Amino acid sequence: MFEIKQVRYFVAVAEELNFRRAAERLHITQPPLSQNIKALEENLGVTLLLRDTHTVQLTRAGKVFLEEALQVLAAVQLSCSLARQAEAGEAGTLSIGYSARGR
Amino acid sequence: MFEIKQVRYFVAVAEELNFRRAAERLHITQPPLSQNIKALEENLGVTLLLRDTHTVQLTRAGKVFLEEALQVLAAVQLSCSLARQAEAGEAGTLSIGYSARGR
DNA sequence: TAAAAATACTCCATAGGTATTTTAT
DNA sequence: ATAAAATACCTATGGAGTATTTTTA
Repeated sequence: MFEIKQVRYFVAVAEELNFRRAAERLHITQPPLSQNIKALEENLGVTLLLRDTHTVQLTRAGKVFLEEALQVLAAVQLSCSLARQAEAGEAGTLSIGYSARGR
Repeated sequence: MFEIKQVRYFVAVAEELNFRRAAERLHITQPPLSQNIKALEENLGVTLLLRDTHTVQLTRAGKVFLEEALQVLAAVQLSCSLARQAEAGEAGTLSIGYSARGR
């Protein structure tokens, strides 16, 4: 199974459509980024990006996966927030955020 | 940030309420499982489980996180399925599953 | 020939395993 | 004395980095 890190890496590339810039944004170098994207694609058994030395573009599956990837990251964020909130407000639900859900 | 692997590990422990059995179910040994749960808790800054040598129980935050963890895993699964479906049915949407969403 | 991604290679950090200790019943 | 989780320690794999190659525009 893929890892959350790879989902973040993919989102960066999908948004930048450029490995070098995406790597900068992620504060890593380009080779490990390429490797992670490749590993993600192999893991899924799906081609997400078409690399043509001077252009990177999303495949149809890549576009679909991008949407879902954002949902995964949102779910991860929500899980953190709610767990922290639950521990903090042990006494009861306070005046904070919630909702967040229901797509 | 935590990793999906750790979320799976946590779900196993939360469901078994026993590290050794959870480790077996995950096909790993108990020490790395303990380490991963500890790392997850440190990462979140939240205590998810109360260990009392003979009993493991979920804290309130742990219960909340368990629900969210299952949502994260579901989102991950969905992302895989939809990406594969998109690549397979390049031509159009076929006779397969979908729905899955809307909690 | 310039710019981008892929590949090769190296090194260190981390992950998991085995063995052991601690704790409580 | 038993059963469970934590800790210590070791090894091996994997991750990211640097350097280089490949490709095409």
